Amino acid sequence: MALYGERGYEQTTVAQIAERAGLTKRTFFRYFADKREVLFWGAELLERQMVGAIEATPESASALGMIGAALEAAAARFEEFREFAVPRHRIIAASRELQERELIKGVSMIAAMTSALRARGLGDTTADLAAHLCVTVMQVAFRQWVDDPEPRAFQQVADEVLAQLRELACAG
Amino acid sequence: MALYGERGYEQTTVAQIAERAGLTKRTFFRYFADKREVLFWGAELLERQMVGAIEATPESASALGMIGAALEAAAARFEEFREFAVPRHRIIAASRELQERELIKGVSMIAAMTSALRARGLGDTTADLAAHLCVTVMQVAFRQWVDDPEPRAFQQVADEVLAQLRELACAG
DNA sequence: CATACTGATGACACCAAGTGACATCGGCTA
DNA sequence: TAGCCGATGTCACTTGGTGTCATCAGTATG
Repeated sequence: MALYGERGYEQTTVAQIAERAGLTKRTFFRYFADKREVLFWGAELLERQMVGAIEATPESASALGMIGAALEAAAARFEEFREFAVPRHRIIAASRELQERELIKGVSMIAAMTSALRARGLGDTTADLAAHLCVTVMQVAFRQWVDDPEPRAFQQVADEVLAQLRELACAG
Repeated sequence: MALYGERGYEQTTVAQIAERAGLTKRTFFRYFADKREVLFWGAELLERQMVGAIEATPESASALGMIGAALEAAAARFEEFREFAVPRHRIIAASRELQERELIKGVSMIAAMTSALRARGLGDTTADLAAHLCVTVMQVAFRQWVDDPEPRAFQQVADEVLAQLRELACAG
């Protein structure tokens, strides 16, 4: 991440990364499937925590309640790694290739949450939509959270975004 | 697309594509930024049509109304190219790399629609969310439409998905 | 008609991302 | 001590992608 920050993602070569780490290019590719993957280490963890939050929700919870629980889990993780998440986000935002990778991590999360939501009794389409909504709120809120000049709690931003989404969808 | 269909995306080399087209690898890369881009020719057109549909909407339209108009435009285009869209979708679904490219086209659409929606007076966050919602409905409906054993109108599928989304978001 | 210009293509060399195959080396166990 | 095993290095190779220059056809201009 240091190198990506210094020279930009596209300008840094895997050989340079390997060198700074005291390793070989070949070894790098044994740990990471490709050049981008370095920046997405903890991604499955976030996914698992959000899924876990859905599963841990009380029986009586509504679809929106489960989404809220998943967002709380995400908030906890983002706050925990705030100092790490912000520069990482800047690097990703500067490279189309990295954005692509981030997006596909998003669909992986959607798939995982969809299946968790179905297991909780939601219909196929409803589960899919709920998972999409959750990720949408997370992404929109995340961008606002990162760009916000004075720091706010992610949870609060996400709550506001979710409220606006409901207002939008329920109008008319 | 023929070659991608025959041997799969990863297995076909740009040299082979160029050869079948009677051209050179170099010439291929003068027309397409990279190997994936061949499959995403008309993408900006769909984007422009959806944006245009938003702009062409009556002054009195609600946010949901504008989303609906954009989805109608998408429906028209999908129906027009149904025979083309389905095998193309299968190819993309089989390759992670191609899915990544498709996803980033989606965020491009979101950005364009967001700005169109803001121009129509929506607030920043609301516009962003509405654009996200529109693309979500489009994607979910598209997958159902493609996978549906007996063919239905895309418009109908999209309407149902949108209705379910509203039901989901407005509950409680 | 000759010349010069231009846009599209080919030819070629080159870099960087990955991958496969094999060698090496260190620690651990029988 | 001998043998095994997992992690790493070495090297060669394929492929995506780019920069540079040559070529060539068509066209405008004198």
